[in-house]
Amino acid sequence: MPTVHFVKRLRYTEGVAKVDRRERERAEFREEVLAAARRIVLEEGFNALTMRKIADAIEYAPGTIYLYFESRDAIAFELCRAGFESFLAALLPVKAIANPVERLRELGRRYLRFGLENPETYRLIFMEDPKYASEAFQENAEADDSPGKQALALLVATFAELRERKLLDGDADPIALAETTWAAVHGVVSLKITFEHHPQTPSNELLELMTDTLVRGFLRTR
Amino acid sequence: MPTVHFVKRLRYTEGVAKVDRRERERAEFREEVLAAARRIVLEEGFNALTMRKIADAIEYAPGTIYLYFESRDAIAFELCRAGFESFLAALLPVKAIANPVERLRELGRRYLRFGLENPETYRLIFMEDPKYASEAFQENAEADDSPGKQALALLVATFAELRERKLLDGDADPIALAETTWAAVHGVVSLKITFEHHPQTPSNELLELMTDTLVRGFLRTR
DNA sequence: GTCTATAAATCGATAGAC
DNA sequence: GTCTATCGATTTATAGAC
Repeated sequence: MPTVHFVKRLRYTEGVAKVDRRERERAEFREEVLAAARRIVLEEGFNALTMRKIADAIEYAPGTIYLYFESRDAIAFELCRAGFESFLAALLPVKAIANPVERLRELGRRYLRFGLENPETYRLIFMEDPKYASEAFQENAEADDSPGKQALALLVATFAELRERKLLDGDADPIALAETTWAAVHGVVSLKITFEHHPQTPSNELLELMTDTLVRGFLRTR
Repeated sequence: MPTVHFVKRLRYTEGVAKVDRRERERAEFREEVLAAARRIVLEEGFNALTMRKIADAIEYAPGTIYLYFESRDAIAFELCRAGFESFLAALLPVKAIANPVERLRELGRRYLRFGLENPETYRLIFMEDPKYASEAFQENAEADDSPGKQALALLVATFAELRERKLLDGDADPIALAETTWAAVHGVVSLKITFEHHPQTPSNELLELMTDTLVRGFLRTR
């Protein structure tokens, strides 16, 4: 009886290990596909993302990808989902900054840096047809813990803190102020991603000028 | 001799009239194509713009369109060219406003209105792959009288005027200030076009808050 | 698990009948 | 000037051999 029990446990453990290895290899293949997909979107745009190009890039047959992803749409969705996650990860460190004004400035800088370093991801989640992005953003769900919503909440919380400390001029809604700031920084990033020669002002200079101007406009004291 | 001369003139006049009518009908057909193309871009996005869909919409055979447009690219380019023209036309009336600050505010309002009323055109010229747009914008040419460049010049001139009147705080470049403003308003418009539920603040409120904040930040006096 | 082969659809653009 | 018919290429996705 104890022996049988032992054998059973051993087999069970082996089974788990085997499943683990398979899932790991499966995850590795999926990551290879996604990495290739990101390169293609970066170099040729989203509508050039085809199963065949991915297959060529990872040196597999087109059909093989369908064993790991249900469809092209599923790959696009996963790019968005992972995109929002790394976007949030790029912004989160600002939580360590105590001064809300300085936190605001650093949020802008990190936002810009993420957009310029990951233009393909940025375009996918913030500029393209929101068919895939809005689902990954959980735009329609009431849950507010999606990475996208957490990133926005970071900005709203900073303005709420500014208001609590009576630093804001006027009585504007923190959400409206956060969305204004978001739109302003998004404008800088998205123009740079779309156009090669405009704006001609370097992005970081443009962002600093934007942030300085907004902060001067928002705050009670100059 | 005079008769011959008369006949010649008559024939010549007839010929011109006939050519005129043909060119008019040709222009009408082209406009029908472009109108259908705009509807398709609006409803299904730019990469859903196909010759077959246009042909279905105007109830002609696909091949017929090739008698009026060289290719699909030629249609896309013409959409951009006409887009920049109507964009400039939407902004030009602000020249009548003497007060540069008020002109700035009205520029923002007209920019926003154009974007929301012509989202397909706005997306095409300012958000999509600039393959067609940059040519229509004459981004690379030194000529500065393209509609797109004229629109940008309108904004730069306003900031130059503000600087001349010593109304600006600091010594920022009019071009940098203009590009900052452009980016800010573009952020409001493009976010609204891309997302359905974000920003949740109504566009016109968001724009007024943005403009108020920027103006407060730009100007020497509160 | 990966391959080859292919179905089924859709695309841009052209040829030729009328 | 418009049509039908079609070429040739490309796509997603699947079926079946190995």
